[in-house]
Amino acid sequence: MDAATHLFGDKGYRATTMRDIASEVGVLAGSLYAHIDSKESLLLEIVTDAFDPFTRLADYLEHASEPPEVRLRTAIEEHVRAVADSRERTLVVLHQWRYLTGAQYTRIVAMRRRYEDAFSATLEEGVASGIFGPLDVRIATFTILGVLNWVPEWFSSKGPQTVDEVAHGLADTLLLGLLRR
Amino acid sequence: MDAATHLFGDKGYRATTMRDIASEVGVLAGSLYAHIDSKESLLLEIVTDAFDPFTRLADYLEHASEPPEVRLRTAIEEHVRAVADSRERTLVVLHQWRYLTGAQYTRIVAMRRRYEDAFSATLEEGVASGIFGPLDVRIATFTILGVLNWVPEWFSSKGPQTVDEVAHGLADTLLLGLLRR
DNA sequence: CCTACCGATCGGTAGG
DNA sequence: CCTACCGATCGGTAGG
Repeated sequence: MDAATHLFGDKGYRATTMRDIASEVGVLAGSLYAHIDSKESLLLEIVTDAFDPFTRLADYLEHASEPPEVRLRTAIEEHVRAVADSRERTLVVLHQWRYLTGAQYTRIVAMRRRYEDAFSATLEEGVASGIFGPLDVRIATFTILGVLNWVPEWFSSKGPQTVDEVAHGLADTLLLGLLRR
Repeated sequence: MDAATHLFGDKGYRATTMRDIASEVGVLAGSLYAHIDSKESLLLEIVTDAFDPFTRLADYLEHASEPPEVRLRTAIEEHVRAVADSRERTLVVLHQWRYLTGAQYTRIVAMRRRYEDAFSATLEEGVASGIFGPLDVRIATFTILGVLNWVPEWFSSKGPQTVDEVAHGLADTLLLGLLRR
């Protein structure tokens, strides 16, 4: 699982062969099939597991009692922490889920959609209460998701900023904007 | 080129076969090699062409005489228009360039880096002049790029908003923030 | 542009 | 977990 996560995230699902995975584990390709059913089932397991922290964040956005701006800031920061926890796992869940087929594909699409909707609902609430500026909720949702989904492409635990600095910095930039207040 | 752009953007470079491309063009796979040297040379040509509008935007950010907040807003809006002009071309340049090898890979990495640096330099200038709030330039740069690089994943010309509405909406959200001013 | 094909490599399996 | 292998498919080529 770890070897596959690393390779799928780094090279992509289609560019990773079972022989690549086996070589990283230290066995031959055929031996892997004593533990898994197929290459696709391996991808499914990784994507499903990797989605877990984000599903819990959607729950939080939908059910927590804090005001919308607090829930939004918390979710943004927690999302960053989840990415930092495993960059490669997040890269797989972001880009490789397309290679799932049939019902598994449909299920992941629904999970992604639900995550988006949790942000939209929170924004909607904050616009209604007047804490968020007049804004197009659809566009604002994709603004937030764009920022969050780009994090695994550039964040490194060896980078100049700590996870918390990045989490706060991104939340601040999104909530306050680039122009001076 | 068009068929390959569509397929590379949609399914990914590694999941697209020369037979897929040939079938969309209406010939057999072998016939393509009268026009191209290799699958990778096809990817290189698409990625290089697709980078062109963004290289011109980097030039603009670096050399235009307008104040930084105007250059930033213009670049954001023009970037959105370039994406809208061809979603699939942008998807290829965003995700498939990794499958280039050797000097071609290195060249694309440099072009991406230069685009990032143009935004960073503009932000730096605006922070120095006081028009942008106190912010971490590195984090703010990735905030902007994250928003822009997510656009091809969700924008559709058949969506509820026009290109201009999206371009203005994203620029507003980034510059002014989500919280009411 | 097609016919006919190539060597390599793929995901996966049978049997031990 | 390895040996030994499979059918399918890949990018690409020679010759017409």
